[in-house]
Amino acid sequence: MSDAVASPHHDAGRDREVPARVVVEAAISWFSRARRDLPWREDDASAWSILVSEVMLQQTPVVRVLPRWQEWMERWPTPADLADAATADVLRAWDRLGYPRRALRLQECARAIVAEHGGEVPRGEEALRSLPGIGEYTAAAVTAFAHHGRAVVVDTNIRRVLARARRGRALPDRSYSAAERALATAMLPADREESVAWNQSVMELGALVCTARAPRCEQCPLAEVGCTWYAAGRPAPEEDTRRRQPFEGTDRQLRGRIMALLREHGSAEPEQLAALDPADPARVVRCATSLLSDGLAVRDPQSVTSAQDTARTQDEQDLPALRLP
DNA sequence: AATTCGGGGCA
DNA sequence: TGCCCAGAATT
Repeated sequence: MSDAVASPHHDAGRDREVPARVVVEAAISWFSRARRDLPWREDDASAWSILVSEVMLQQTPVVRVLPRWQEWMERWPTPADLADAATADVLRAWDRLGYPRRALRLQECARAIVAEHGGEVPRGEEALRSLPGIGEYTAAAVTAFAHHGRAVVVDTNIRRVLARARRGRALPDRSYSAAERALATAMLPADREESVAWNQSVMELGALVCTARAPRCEQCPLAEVGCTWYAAGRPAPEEDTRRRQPFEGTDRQLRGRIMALLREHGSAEPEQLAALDPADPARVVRCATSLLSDGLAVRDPQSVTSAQDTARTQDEQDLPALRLP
């Protein structure tokens, strides 16, 4: 950087910062021709169907959500439909989207909407936030995309785009920070309709172009217009010493295997459960207990293996037979 | 602020 | 194999 003037009273970098308006307009223009046709973006998509898509999309890629969402909306098109469903059917329909507690909460959400909001998805982020499984992001997303309201939507895509375009960083902060929220708030257009378009556009930009790995800067509408990170030569991220949680051999994986058993057969005997990890029976007990605690499984009183069966090993006696709730 | 909570596909 | 994905709830 060769700044002509560098004084304590003159921040050259800030002076050359591209106005937010320019970035907003470039993103919206790009979106109008590059947007994906996703079913929950159709004009006739209900607020409930959009809410369902947002919950399914929490930590789950679009391509994997698509088929599940289609089936789900055909089967349970309204909150009342899902509220009346058997929870076991809900968990089976969730299939392998992951984090099955989301399915449980989505049904709780449907029941709350029926009980407290007359079966209609409520308006307002505060009311949405009070629903099970709806956090800061989803409340804002439903407000913007279902109700076409002005809301500060910040997901992993938007965090990354703003980090690069406006902060000159390769990656967002490790956890959603006050600085990121302030930046997103400052970027949000005052006009309601434009704010909706911006939210959609910047999110899509992060998903399709400004990706986490191998960003496609050559086709980015912000590159030449004023992306701080691009202008700085795309500096590499700072060394991340954080170690991500492994998956192989974790409770998460074993819980997933137990849920897969329950989805397929409806129930599981202690022997079946123990066989999932013969080397560590205590882990199986721990995971079965946590699934019971989460309400993802219940004890199966119809089990053919009763608790007083003396043929069972000690570990198996600590394991209840499980079935879907 | 840090952890826990699935699962699959791709570099 | 490591990393990432339209986060929420709990501590």
